[in-house]
Amino acid sequence: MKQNNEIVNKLRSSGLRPTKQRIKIAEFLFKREKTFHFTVENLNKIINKKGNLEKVSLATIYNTTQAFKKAGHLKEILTNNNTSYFDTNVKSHHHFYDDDTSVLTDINFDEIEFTKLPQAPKGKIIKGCEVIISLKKL
Amino acid sequence: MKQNNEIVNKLRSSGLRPTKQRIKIAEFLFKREKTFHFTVENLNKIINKKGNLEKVSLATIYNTTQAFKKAGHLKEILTNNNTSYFDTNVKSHHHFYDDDTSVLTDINFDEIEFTKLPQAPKGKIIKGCEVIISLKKL
DNA sequence: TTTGATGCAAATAGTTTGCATTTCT
DNA sequence: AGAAATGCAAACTATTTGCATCAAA
Repeated sequence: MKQNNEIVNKLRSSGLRPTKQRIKIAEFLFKREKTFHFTVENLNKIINKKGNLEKVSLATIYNTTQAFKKAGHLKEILTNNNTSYFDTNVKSHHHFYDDDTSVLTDINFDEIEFTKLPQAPKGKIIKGCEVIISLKKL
Repeated sequence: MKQNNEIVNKLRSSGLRPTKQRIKIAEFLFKREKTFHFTVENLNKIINKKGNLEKVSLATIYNTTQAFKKAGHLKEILTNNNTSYFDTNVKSHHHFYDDDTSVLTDINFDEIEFTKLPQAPKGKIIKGCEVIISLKKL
């Protein structure tokens, strides 16, 4: 296990053993300034790109995204195609979804403001509130 | 083809041939007061329930929901599981999504109000704007 | 009679699972 | 050593497709 303290600590502090594969994926996902949207297939292609020694199996990529999601390091995005999209920006925010290209874009939290929201049904509390603005070409 | 004028006209006026199967599905979906949320699997089970003569093939149920969606008679709902949900309420409205049970509930359009929304990126127009409020148990 | 819709089965896409092996602690 | 993670392939679920048959215009 390579000693990449920032990443290793992030994993450890969320109860995830810092394995070679998780470190590799976490480095790719979290060492960036801009937020990143991806599907498992995207991530797999990038992590296992041609000429890359040390491949990571697809099952592990699925396991890892799920583990990162549960640990709160990734957010799953709602769409209407049957593929899971993830977002490295876990802060509360919203999205544009381009119906023509299936591309997601962030909308900053403060670019949308509500003046009225309904109450949660009894026995439930509101966990999150997400706006998706779907786009089509002009 | 049975002469059910209301349904037949609805199909015809949206360019859909009123076939036996489409009429059967449309009657089930659209002759109701309350809005209805479903997956293709749900719909298939109901349309082809045991003891039902005149089964409709699953492929046709897929084709028909797609056709109804394109014709604007159904709306596809955003979720984070890999199954398409449809809604017979095509008016602009929002949803509660219960993370524990995967159950969707309508939120009336006027129960949510925005004071601020972003502009569409250039070359695009806003097609829709949907709010999903996710719930968890208290 | 021609165009579009249906039905079946096979194909595909995304995801999950079982289990033997390997790695971390 | 013991617990957890990995990798592979097989299984599974949702959806799509090809194509022959059939129904609507």
